[in-house]
Order: sequence, then structure tokens, then C-alpha cells
Amino acid sequence: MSKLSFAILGQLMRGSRTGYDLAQEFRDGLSQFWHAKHSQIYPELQKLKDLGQVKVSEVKQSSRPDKKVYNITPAGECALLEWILSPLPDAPVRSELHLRTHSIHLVPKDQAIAFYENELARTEAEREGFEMQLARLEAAFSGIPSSENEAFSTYANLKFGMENRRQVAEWSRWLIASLHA
Amino acid sequence: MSKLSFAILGQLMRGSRTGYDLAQEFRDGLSQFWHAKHSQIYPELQKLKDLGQVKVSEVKQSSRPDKKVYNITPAGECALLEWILSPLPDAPVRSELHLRTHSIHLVPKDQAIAFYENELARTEAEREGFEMQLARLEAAFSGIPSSENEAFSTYANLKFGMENRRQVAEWSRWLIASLHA
DNA sequence: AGAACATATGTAAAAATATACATATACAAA
DNA sequence: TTTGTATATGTATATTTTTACATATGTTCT
Repeated sequence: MSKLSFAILGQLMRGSRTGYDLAQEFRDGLSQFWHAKHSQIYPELQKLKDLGQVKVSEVKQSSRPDKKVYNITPAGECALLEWILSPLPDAPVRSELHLRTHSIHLVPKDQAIAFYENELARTEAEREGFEMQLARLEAAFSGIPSSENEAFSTYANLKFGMENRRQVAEWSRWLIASLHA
Repeated sequence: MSKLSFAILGQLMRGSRTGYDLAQEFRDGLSQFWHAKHSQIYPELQKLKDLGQVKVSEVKQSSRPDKKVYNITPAGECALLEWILSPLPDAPVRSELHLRTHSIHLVPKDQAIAFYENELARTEAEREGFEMQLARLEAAFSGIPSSENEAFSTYANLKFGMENRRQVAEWSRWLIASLHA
């Protein structure tokens, strides 16, 4: 069972989805912490079906192409719950931004400043996105959702995303100032 | 040219290295922002040699197995400098911690708390590691290294690591408190 | 009528990464 | 003396991920 399997099961635990739905979620909101293209999702759903962790029902549509709706099975639910709190392996980090920063002393300062100003703008935009989503969730639940609700999990990750972008932005500003000096 | 190529060139820009040296650096300090095993490094060095971006010299040793010492060439240096400030593609994030958090509402609270207490301890240990390395660098340079020095780049990434672990730790504490409530 | 676009599902091939297999030297510890 | 560890370099296989190929329906816009 790959990590992608659990990513898919986690989504199916929140309701029925097609491969297409999942691909969109991985491209949008879910992309904060996991990514997958449809070319990876469709075969993975097949594997999960073969393992009996999801079941599929074909739905005829008139106004659109027919679709395959997937649901998690009790076996899938069991596997997911067992995975969530199992020992977390330390994942190899790969950050191209910091790989570049590792050699930043080699380039002209003014160009480096422009580069990080650009990154800073991107980071701030992302932070604002998280803040808006957080505000929407808080409005919908009149505060922080209770921890049994799936909205709590979403809230926790949005909060992380916001705080993280704030940290990255602060560091970028420090770096820009240091390059100016 | 893969990202690993640039990771290797960035290291070679700081001095001669063998494949073995690189593997150790990727396992240790460099692992903060890039990872690679020796099984990936040796073939990549061969590719870089074929491209004329590194050159190799075999060094006979008596007390240890003979080794191959790699150096960056002017062509390699040129490729590296061009890459550093080129448009940064938005890399797909994959965080298993947050993938799990996305489903945290499904598991018993006490077990979830124990899980994040454990992660918090790990994060704090990492933060202390970064703090010590930062303090050592500051001591060696009597403050922050100047931005033309390679130690500045190292400093910037260490600082990021420290601030990042601080942020992750704060979030973990919030999450633990929220699960207690 | 034709083009673009969202929906919908797949496969093929390439690239990147991880795990395992494989060998060899020298030193230190038990 | 054998066992373990650090040094040193490779290959083979499997898995994961990305990019590209491939097709089809129905709606909306021009």
C-alpha cells in the first residue's frame, strides 16, 4: 500500500468520488500536502479495487460521459485508520528553493533580490489564500470545528499552511534585507 | 539536466568531492533540502562527466580504497549559475504528516495526542540542532557571514530550518491543545 | 458550423528515486 | 581470529512520479 493509496482512501472516507474528482482535488486544495495526476490515480484505484479496499459503481450520465463512482469499503477504512497513527518515517525533503539558496552567494545581489522579491509575492498570495479559506471555515462553523468533525482536520492543515507561509515570507524578507546590506 | 545534477554541481562549487563524500553530505547536512543515495549519485556523476560539467581524477590511497575525486568545470559552473535564478517551477509538495492530519478526526484523541507529542519532540530536537549549527557559524564568523561568502548561503538555510521547526512546533502544540479540549 | 472547454477514463513511455545486491580495503574492538 | 565499522564504488531491480499519447461526450461561445 503506497502513500497515494492512503491519500485516496482518506478522500473516499469523506464521501464518494470518481477518479476525475480525485484528480481535481489533488490539483487544488489537497495539493497543499499531496499531489497526484490522473495517470497515477486511475491505476491506483484499480489496485485498491483488486485489494477490496474500494468498491466501484458505474453511473450512466446523459449530459456528460458516464463515470465510475468509488466508495471505501470496511477493509479500506480499517487499513486507513491503522495507517494514520503508525510510526511516521522521516521523509526525504526536496526543496528546490533552498537548493538554490545554498548557492546564492555565487550570483549578483540585485538579481538575487529580484528573485526573492518574486518568491515573497508568491508566498504572500498563498498565505492570503489560506487565510481566506480559514475565515470561510470559521464562519461556517462559528469558530474552530470540533475535533471529531472532518472540518477540524481541514482546519488544522489550513492553519498550518497559513503559519508556514507567514514564516517563509518573514525569512524571505530577512534574506532580501541581508542581500541589500 | 536534473535537479540532482545542480545539487551535485552546487556542492562541487564548494570544492572537490568524491561520490562517497557527496552521499554523506546528502545524508547529513544537505538533507535539510535535498536527498540522494549513492546509487543515484554515482550514475549522475558519470552523466555530468559525459556532459563535460565535471572532471574526475583518480587518487591512489594506501590506507583506504582508491577514490575518484570530482571537480566542477567552467561549463558546469556556467550551467549552475544560470540555473540558480531561473524561474522556479512550483514543486509538488508531499507531506505525509499533513496527509495523516487530514484524517486525524477519525482516530481516538488520546492516541492522536501521543502521536503529535512524539512529533513535537522530534521537531524540537531538530530545531535545537539547527540552533547549535547556527551558533557555531556565528561564532566562526563573528556574526552573520557576508553575502559573498558561501557560509552566508549555509547560514540562510540553517536559519530557515530553525524558524521552520519553530513554526511546526508551535502548530503541533496548538493541535495537541485542541485535541485535549 | 466550428472551436474551445469541462467532463470523463484510460495507456505508454520516460524519468526520478528507493531498495537491494555486490565487491574490496583497512582498522579497531571483542 | 572473527566481527563490526568506515571507506570506497558500482549495478540491478522495483517503485513512484511525470509527461505524453489517446479517445469520447456534451455544452458554450463565436
